Amino acid sequence: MATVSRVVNGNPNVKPSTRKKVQDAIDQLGYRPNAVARGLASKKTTTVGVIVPDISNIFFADLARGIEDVATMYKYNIILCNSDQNPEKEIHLLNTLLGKQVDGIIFMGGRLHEDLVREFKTSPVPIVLAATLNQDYDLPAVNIDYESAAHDAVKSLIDHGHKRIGFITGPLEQQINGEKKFAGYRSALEEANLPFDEQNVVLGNYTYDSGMKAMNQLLELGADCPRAIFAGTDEMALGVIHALQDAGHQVPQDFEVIGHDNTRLATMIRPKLTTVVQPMYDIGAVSMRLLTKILNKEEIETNDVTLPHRIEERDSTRSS
Amino acid sequence: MATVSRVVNGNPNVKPSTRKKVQDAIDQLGYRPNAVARGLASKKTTTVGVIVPDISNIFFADLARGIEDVATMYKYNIILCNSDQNPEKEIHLLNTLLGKQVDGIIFMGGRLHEDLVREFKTSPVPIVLAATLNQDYDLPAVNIDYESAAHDAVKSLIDHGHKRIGFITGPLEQQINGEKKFAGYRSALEEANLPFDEQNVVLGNYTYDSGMKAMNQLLELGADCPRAIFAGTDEMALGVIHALQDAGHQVPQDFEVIGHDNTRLATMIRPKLTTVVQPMYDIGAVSMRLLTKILNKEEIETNDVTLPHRIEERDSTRSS
DNA sequence: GTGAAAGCGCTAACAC
DNA sequence: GTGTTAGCGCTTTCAC
Repeated sequence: MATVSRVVNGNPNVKPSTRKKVQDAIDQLGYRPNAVARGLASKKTTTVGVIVPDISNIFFADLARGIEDVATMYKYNIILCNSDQNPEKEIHLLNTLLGKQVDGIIFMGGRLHEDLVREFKTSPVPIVLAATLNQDYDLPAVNIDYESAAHDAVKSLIDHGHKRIGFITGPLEQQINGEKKFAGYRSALEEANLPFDEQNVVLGNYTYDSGMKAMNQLLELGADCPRAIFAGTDEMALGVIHALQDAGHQVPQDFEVIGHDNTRLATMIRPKLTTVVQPMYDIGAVSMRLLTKILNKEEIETNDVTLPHRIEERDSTRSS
Repeated sequence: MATVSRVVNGNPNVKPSTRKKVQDAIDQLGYRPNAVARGLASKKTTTVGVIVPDISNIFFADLARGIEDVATMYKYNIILCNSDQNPEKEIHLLNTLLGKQVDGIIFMGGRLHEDLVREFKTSPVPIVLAATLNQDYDLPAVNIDYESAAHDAVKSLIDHGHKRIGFITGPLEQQINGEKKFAGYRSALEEANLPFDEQNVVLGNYTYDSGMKAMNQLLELGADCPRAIFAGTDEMALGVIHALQDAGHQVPQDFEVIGHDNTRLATMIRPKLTTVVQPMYDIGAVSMRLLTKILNKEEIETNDVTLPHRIEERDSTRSS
């Protein structure tokens, strides 16, 4: 019994000859270790929970792939849950994952409700946030610098001579929009001594349709309509471009637009979309790697890692 | 001990007053049942495995969402694995899932290698195939009728007066392309007494770029180039349309194109894409529902369900 | 209606 | 190097 356990687990304290005998028996009988029993005895399940708003969203799907790839690399499996950003569901999922004795959790979400943070703090297993802001709480997390990314995007538009910059963003309650990206937008304007005008910022909900709608709203400003648009996601940026084209405008000649995320969509439109690249796959991969480090009690430089971003210039902006 | 188990599991054989006492204690202590121990004792984990080629592919992400939603409905969790269609990896994943004592498995893949089928046949838990062809093996599966879908698409093009129809497809080794869609393509031609011409079918690999490339190859046929294209996936269809537009052609005036799947991409292009709708989300949902039926030993009409398809007419084809 | 006890298939001391 | 043993935290008979 114990010896079998040893060979199954690669414990070196087994004589090669017995190891071989055991291995042969295993092969012959088609024996397959029961991971549940193993989990009960060892208190490790080699399974981690992943909570994601919506896996059918291309953005999170990419992230999930990054997570899964490094999970596989470290012999973990993933229990994948969709939260739809619903706070109760988030808490419920967290609890069922903990009940299933996952070794750790990776969480993605728009807004960290404080009840959730409380649960996170008392979790018996480590939790890392992926592409999810952390604010004052000191939870492990991996992100890019959204404020600086937005700043860069807006600045590049300003550098092209624009005085009015449209900003089409997701819900402002989400810190990433309401604080980070918005702050980057404003600071770029300030830096260039440009006035902030509320009518230039329009809310969307991340979707293509909301991007179109937002652009059409901007278009109603007539002569005051900004001729340069920063959209909070690529998908909204596509909507913006099509709204513009449908109205008979040329991109980038009449209007410039810049997106955010660099999803695969960015190259599937004409003109191809200039966009801020947020490395989703990498964020997922790094999050999972960070989690494995915590689980293995490896040395960790910092709990809060910031990945680099950059702007990928394509054809929806005029070349600098 | 046993009584606690009874109240946790909602067993009716408990006096209401004791039930309440137990419940109070549970709440007070923050007791959370250990699903691993429960799984070991009951031989049920309320977890199902999902093997998917690549979750970052919009197509599978949608399917996965359908699966997860009905899984949640029936109180199951999902262990999600990416196979990259690699036969060894598929077998390996199957085995680790079985080791983790999942209650069932949902499998998606392009080609069912016979080693895999053998493993499926001897699996201790039920396996259902989602959007994955079954051929002679009699495994539970849910699909649409790909042959008839392709037939309908090509026929609609023929009805618009085209004599030469381009077919841009994924790898022919995959039964869905090489047998089903291809057969539909040919039968539609035959039905209209149109000759089959090998040069009109071009292979892609499902991606946007491969769609562009395939269309450019077709364009080299010059006067012989088909003016109506059926693309095996929406993403390739987008590539086709852009290749056409880049070459100065008008869609649908000069060329008509029709896609397959009706992913969200279809409405994110100008002209909007006419496409065969394959209800990915539904296929996922129905697969999972089928699995729950098997697990609950419910009455099942048929193991091999075929969901309906239809053509969504948009602007990349001329209106009939 | 409730408790006692066996046992699910492993791991982890601990002896030898 | 290998075997023995005691759990891991539950469910499930089986008595009472």
